[in-house]
Amino acid sequence: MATIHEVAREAGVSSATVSRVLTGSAQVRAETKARVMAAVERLGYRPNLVGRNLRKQETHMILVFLGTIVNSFFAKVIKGMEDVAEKNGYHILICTTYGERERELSYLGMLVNRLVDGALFLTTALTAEDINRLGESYPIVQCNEYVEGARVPFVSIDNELAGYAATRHLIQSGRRAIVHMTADAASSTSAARLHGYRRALADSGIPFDPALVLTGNYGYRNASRIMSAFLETGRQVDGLFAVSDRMAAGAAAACRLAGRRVPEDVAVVGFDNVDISYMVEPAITTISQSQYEMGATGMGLLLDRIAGRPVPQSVTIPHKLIVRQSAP
Amino acid sequence: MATIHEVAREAGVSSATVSRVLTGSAQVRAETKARVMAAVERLGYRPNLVGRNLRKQETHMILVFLGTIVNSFFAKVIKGMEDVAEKNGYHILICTTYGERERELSYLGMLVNRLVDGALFLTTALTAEDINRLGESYPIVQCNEYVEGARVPFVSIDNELAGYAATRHLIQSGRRAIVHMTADAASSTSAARLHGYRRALADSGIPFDPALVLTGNYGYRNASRIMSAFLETGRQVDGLFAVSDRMAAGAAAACRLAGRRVPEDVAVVGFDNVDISYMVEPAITTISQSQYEMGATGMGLLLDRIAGRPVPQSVTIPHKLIVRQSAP
DNA sequence: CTGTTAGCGCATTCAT
DNA sequence: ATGAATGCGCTAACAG
Repeated sequence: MATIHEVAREAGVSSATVSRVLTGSAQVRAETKARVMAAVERLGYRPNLVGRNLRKQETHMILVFLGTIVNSFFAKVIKGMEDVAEKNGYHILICTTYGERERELSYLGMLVNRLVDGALFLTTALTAEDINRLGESYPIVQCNEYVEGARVPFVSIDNELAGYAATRHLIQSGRRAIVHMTADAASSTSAARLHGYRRALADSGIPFDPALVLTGNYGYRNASRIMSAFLETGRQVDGLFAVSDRMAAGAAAACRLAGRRVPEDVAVVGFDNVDISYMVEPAITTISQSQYEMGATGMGLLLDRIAGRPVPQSVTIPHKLIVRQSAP
Repeated sequence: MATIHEVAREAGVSSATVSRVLTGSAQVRAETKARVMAAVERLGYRPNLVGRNLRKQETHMILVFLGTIVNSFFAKVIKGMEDVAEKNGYHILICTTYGERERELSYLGMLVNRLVDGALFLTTALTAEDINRLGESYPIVQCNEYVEGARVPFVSIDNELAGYAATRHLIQSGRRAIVHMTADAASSTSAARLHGYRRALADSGIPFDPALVLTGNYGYRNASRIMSAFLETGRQVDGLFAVSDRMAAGAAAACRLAGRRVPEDVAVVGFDNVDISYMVEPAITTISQSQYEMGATGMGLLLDRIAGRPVPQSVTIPHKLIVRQSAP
């Protein structure tokens, strides 16, 4: 592998001149430049970015923390991140953490060890303390989820309002006994959606019944099992709002299995508008977020932070209700 | 940020000694080691891996090329890769290429520029020529998909045999007019499955009808549209084998929309055993691959190659038929 | 416009 | 067992 010095020798110039030609960091006479380029070509030279990174004390790489690839919700978020990163000469590096704090800390070593210039959290098992400690020394931004008490910028939709809208939609179609399927109490998004659910009930004079709040883990099968168990208790239910489309789909399947028609007997609203929401029968009414925009905005905040530009504490992006057959 | 020299000064030793303690590359007196560790602790020292990488001419990072995160099939493959990588002190870096050759070439710069030690392709838009040129200079392994004519190691299931098994299953339940939904003719997996389909037909004396081979793009909606169009032609069909579960689900939905019962009128077999295969109604009979094993094996091959150990040209891993309601 | 010099942070000779 | 010196490949500061 050729080095910059070999190119310099081949072109009859100094390595500094080669560097100037390649980075465009200074004016070089056209004729010299041509000689250098010819030498680069002849030797098939490619700069060693590790050397450059060491010298410049930056890597132009961004670490993205993802819980798991299974969730297609994040695909578009990441696309948004990538596009913005790319446009600014950065590459992203996705790491999957499976919700394990240890794994996250291991990958964070890359930040601490200067292998990446910043980190973007989509989900995290870190505590606010962890994040604040790191956030003081390194550029960090949270996307979608957000850890209570963490003082690093974040971008998300207004989950409380979205939860309100979802519940309100059910109420307006005449539902009164509305089950809420939530997940992980530590999740900021779930917590906010639950608040929205409660506020919508309150606004319509429907008393809140804790027994109607079912807690699962975002998964299809899990939701299905939980809903079946709930139905067996014989409790009243004519509506359901779940914090994920997978849960909504699982719960709807459980309803049908128990002989309840969807949406006639139980109307179902999900969240995220992922592909399964229209692949199941009936298609799921859901809340759509602009995932691309969320990712793009998050990356924008991070790059601003890296460049030392001022960054807002949080950015809220829009969402909307998508009405399908499961809750017309 | 403390450097190794500051630690050395703090501990009253040379930087070489600090390096020895930290890397364990040579014996150091216990007492000296303790002094160094104490200094590391006091200063909160973390080695700059960029410096180390430059010095050692390796980064212990592996680039994984993924078409898109949307496909949950790859989630477990990647988990397998990660576990093996981690066990050997490597990190993986996932990049999404969206099937764009330009994007791939851009990311391959990281390989050429020594930012990563090797690359693992899950899908690629590169030509065999591209791959062979790179494969001569850099460690590359293909996983799942494989480019015809590429002389780099690859790991996959026996797709021809799997296609045969899927089709055979339909034939054994009495189906004779079996549609095959395939995708991307350039895909090695699709091509092999088509071969398996044809061989199964031949073995049962069913003539091959090119009109029964429908080409889509792996997607649900696309498959649904294609199948609807096919049904409108009024052609006979009592079985369907698709190269992805999403296509199978989409085609099944189209059948029901057209008043055909699944599996009574049309039995459906998919491929990959991804989550949607059991989330739709009826659940899809499919071919299951050990994705984890595929990823783990692929990473194993790559690390062997990097370490200069001998590597087989290809590894075939097992698959099996999962029978569900769509084709009992 | 170009060359010389220096140093990013580290691991590895070669001495001792 | 330890220190001094060297260089991985590159860019930036300073001369000229």
